[in-house]
Amino acid sequence: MSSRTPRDGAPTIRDVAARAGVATATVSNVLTGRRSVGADKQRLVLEAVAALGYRPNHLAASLRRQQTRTIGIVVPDITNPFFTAIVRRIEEVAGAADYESVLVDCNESTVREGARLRALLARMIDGLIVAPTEDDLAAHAPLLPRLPSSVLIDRGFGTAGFDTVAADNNDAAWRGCRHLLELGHRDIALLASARELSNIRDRIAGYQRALAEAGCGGRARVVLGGHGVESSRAAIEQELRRADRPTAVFAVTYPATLGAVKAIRALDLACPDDVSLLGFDESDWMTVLRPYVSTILQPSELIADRAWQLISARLARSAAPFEHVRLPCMLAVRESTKPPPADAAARRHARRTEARHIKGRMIA
Amino acid sequence: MSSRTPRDGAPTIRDVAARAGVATATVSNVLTGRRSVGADKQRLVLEAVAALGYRPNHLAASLRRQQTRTIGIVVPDITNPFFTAIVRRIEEVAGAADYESVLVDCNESTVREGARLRALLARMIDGLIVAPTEDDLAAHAPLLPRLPSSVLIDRGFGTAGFDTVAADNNDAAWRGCRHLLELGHRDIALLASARELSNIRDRIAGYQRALAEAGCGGRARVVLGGHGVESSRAAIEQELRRADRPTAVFAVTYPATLGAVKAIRALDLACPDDVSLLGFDESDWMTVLRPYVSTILQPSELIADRAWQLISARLARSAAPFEHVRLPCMLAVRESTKPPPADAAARRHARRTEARHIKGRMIA
DNA sequence: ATGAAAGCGCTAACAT
DNA sequence: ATGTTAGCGCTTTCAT
Repeated sequence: MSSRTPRDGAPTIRDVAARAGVATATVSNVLTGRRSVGADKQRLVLEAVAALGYRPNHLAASLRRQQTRTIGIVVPDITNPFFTAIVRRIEEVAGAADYESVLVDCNESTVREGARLRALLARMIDGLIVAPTEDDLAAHAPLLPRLPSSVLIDRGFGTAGFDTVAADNNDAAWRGCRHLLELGHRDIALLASARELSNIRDRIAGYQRALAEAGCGGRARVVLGGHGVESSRAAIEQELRRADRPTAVFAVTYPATLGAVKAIRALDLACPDDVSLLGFDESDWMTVLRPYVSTILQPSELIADRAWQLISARLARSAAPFEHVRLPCMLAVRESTKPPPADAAARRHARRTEARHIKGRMIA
Repeated sequence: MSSRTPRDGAPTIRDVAARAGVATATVSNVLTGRRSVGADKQRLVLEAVAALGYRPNHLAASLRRQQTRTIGIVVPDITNPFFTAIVRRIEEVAGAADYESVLVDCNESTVREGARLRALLARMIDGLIVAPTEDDLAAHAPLLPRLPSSVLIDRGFGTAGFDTVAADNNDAAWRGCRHLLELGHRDIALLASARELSNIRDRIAGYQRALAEAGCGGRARVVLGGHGVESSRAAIEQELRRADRPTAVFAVTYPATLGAVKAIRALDLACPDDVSLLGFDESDWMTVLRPYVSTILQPSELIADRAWQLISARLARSAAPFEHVRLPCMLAVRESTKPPPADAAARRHARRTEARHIKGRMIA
């Protein structure tokens, strides 16, 4: 039953036409509704379709019309709930407009991204929504001139020749950092993935801006942990092992957030008593974590909606100038961000002074 | 740059043939390597391809050859790491065999599944790996006769006319339940999704079998929480609110596991002191949960490998009898399963006896 | 309103 | 080894 060639012996439009006693064009017109057909023939065609169980071959139609009514959605990591949310939403709205979407997961590998992008293009998709693994699309240079209408999301913000949509990362990081500063933190480590991504650069910049405004410009501590949970954990764990460890960690990606939680657990630090944690993005699991992790929420639905809106316009052959859309994030203050344990530097200073004191006395 | 019709003005095989001064067939033969071509022409063709930046149109080739070298992977919930792991693995091994895979997420909706399945079929995929939303494929009856070679994973085990691959769910649940029984639990609630799925039915059966073998056949408590985290939470929370609440919860799906954790948290029960928890599948977040959740691990990689292996054979036109493959799970005992607080029933009984005693004395 | 026929870009069968 | 040609199943002129 299932070891058959695909569509083997499946009826074609000619079979339908023959059975209905009409021309293939008429069948096509009935089915697509592009031209009006007499009620009688209409009925005949529909009957034949039903009798034969005819299903149009979308491949053939696509080849003829030079469009597939399909968009590609390319994300670097399907495991990241931020991307999952976006993908689900795009599929929903695209589906409502009768566009099929094919999802491609690159596993944060630019090589894989290139390979799957090529496969996508060879299949003649009409549009592309992509969160590129790298900001700079140079790695895919040979593909670029053949790319269909594309919008870049999350990463590569502002790239010329594309509509781009992203969270307002600079502002989000600024607000996150402000929140920690207002709680009294001065030693705030930023755990990010890699400086090469525009979204990460923006987050770093927002963090530094907040620090500078608070007169702590020199105290920025940017820790780069890569895209993985484990590499992030290792990076921040090292930072937390230092004598002058930060009193707060601001993890600015989803895997970094989990990595930071792991590091704090591994070192058996109390959160938020020993160290505060502010994360980025959200997992359902956070709600059962104690403390419930404070985090930055990106407007994933809005990003998806806007991305579809833009691609949709291009599919309709709009020649409007390229847009670059920033959408605001939300800061969700929960339980993992509290004032620092008492100013750590002051405490160290006090201890040192006391030591000198004792020493002095002993000498005296 | 990006507002162009897909492949607009892209060179075709005829352009290449013209430029190289050869026949289109020769170009095709050079590129596909299906027939040998003289070294000179070969060079000419390759040069023309490079000069023009020619990329074959896979759509046209697919139409002509009546095969797309594409398989569909259909899963009910891309958010579930069990499926994510399978998808990633299949894409990897299929890619190695030069098959593209298109991923479809149904969000546990049979309607959506039908719609996207139809879209997939119209695009003439060569094979299908599907974890169906419903065990009984009757909902898709009209599609069935036109399905390409398909293998069912996770659900619909043993369905005639398909190769099927699944974890040994009965055994897994049996072992999980045994583990709890050995710890001394007698009141074990099973939190499952829905009885309509073969995998769930198997898990329920395994649980009941273990109970029966331990002479507790009458104490089975099966709680159905649906596919969502919230619905699962609500269902098990109600059970945990009862005076005779279970001393252990065995959640047998991924969302049920999270739901159970949530319920335990919500009721402020201590785990494993008040109630033990055994889960199914795994999330990276579990490692940072206290207690670290004991769980059943499905062999997702093996399932993926086996599924590809089977579909791969069918693609090669094997007519071997359909196989039904069960793969063993692993029980990972961590921190959330401990002996019960002291036998609850005994305690209740003791209290009641004492009360009667007092009462009696007062009367006396 | 309907039919006949050309052709989307490729591959395979048939020539040579 | 290479060229010629006939389609794959549709849509879309161009007739009528």
